Amino acid sequence: MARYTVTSALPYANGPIHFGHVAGAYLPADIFVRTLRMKGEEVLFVCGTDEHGVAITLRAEEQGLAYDEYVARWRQEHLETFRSLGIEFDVWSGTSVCPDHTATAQGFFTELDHGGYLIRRESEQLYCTHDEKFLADRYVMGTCYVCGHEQARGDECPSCGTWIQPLKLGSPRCKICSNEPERRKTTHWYLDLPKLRDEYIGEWIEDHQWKPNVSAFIKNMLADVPERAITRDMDWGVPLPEGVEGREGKVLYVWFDAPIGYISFTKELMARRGEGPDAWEKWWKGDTRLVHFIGKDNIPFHCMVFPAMLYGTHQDYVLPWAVPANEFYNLEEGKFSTSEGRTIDPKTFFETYDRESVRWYITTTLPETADAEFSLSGLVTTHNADLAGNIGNLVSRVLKFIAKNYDGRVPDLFEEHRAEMDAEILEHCGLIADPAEAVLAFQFRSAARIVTANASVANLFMQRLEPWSLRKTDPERAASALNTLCQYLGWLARWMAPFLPEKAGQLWAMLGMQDEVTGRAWPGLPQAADWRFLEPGHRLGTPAALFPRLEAPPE
RNA sequence: GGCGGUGUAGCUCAGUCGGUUAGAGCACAGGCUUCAUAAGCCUGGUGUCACUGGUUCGAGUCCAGUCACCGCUACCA
Repeated sequence: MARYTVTSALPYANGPIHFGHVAGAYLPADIFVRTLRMKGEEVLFVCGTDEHGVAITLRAEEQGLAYDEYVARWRQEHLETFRSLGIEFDVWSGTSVCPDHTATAQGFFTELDHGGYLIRRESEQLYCTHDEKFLADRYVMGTCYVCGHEQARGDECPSCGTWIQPLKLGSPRCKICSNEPERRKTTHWYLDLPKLRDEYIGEWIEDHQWKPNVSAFIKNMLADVPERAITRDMDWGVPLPEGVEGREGKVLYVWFDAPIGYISFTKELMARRGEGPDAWEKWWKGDTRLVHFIGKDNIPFHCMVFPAMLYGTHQDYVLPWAVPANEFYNLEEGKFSTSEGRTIDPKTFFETYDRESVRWYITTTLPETADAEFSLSGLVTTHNADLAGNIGNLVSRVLKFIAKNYDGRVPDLFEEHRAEMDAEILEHCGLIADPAEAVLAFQFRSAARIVTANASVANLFMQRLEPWSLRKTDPERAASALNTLCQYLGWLARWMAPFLPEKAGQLWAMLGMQDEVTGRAWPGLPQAADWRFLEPGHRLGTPAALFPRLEAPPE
């Protein structure tokens, strides 16, 4: 038994979730968690929205909404998207509403400060007297000092690609009101990442086993670690702790407070469960395995910055045990992009396509080692090949045959056939593997292939035994063969459960089982000695097409 | 500009420590079967492993360079 705290990257409450996000951080995490649960491990699955930051305030203002209303809308919409995919977190919260978040985030600030990891520094920034705020780079426009382009943004010139320092822009303007901003001095706190690296985190990163795609990325990063500002001049966010000099008008920078949400959401859940004020600690301290599911854009934060924060508090937090970062998932030759409208809206999408098919297709194409691609035609062919042709048809051919000829009851197993039937299906019809082993190694594509390969074993068994012929020539052998197939379908349903929870449940019910398949223990590999669990004569459910075939998509 | 990734069969992709005739699924073709969802089973691959050069007994794999595509890039001077 081990204990796992599993997190999925907090989605930013500023736009819809698309399949790229789902493939990167949410679906694999859900499969991982479901597998661990069936294996009897203690698991907590944490997620919620990241709700602070200037991008949110500006979008909210554009739409004439209060900040809290605006983020609440996305918080709800994201949750519905996840539900529509069968992705189920233990806790779903948001950084602006979680009752424990402010204190937890402020605690990090205070503890890091006590540890000597914060640097206080004064700098000059552009301040808009009209809007009464300091302007983020992206909200300053002006003339590029390199090429003279007049519409240069405060972070980058769209004409020549130069990185812009906003203080150097010619005739700067505020993007909101077009007035000219003035220079003002302001004080910010910086996280001393070089110190944290040299003290411990650098060594920890070097020694840690990372996925290959993660490893390449962070090794280079270590050489040139910056001090990072962790505060900003604005009012939407976590205020600095009481008693900090110069805290007025400043909040924690959104990247700093967001990952702390994993911890504050844990606290919120434990409080809701009434488990006492320290119950959250077992998920963040001691021998818990912390697993962060993220897209590759989040690697620096989750492999270096957040671990450095956890360490720097000296509160005995565990550091990540694994960060199975995925690459990017593209939609038919172009990035999933909200701004360009290249997006599939899950709400309408699921009116046409079954969510389980989508889960399956995404799993079989996850960007585990390299960027990967989602296509409608791929979804349809994968559905028809793996789910309809292989698994669904297997269930159908076995259960309909039994419904028609055996009164819908598990046929008898004749003892003289037992050893032969066991050997035939468990050894001679192909290799049976345990998909959980691949899941625990974060190889989800491979795990899905194992499930279909295991189903193929039963298709081959049926082909070789030909119960439709045996029924006339040797009815007892036919019964034994079909009994064997029923047992095997029971294993298949459990193997399917983490990937296809709903369909696995339907198959489970077709086998006449009354309980939830997801509540069953993980089956592992069937052993001839004791793998048969259905009694002869057991009443089966009503067979139906688990995965109806799909027509090819238009064009 | 910096950093990272990708380039392998018609398509989507595997390929661990460099090691025999480079693999899988899909698609396609032929055959078998008829319980089943036009499903199942069997058989079928002469790929410049992007290009050039190098290291090596041996390179898809390691090194250098070139080309193409993609991603990230901090309010840090």
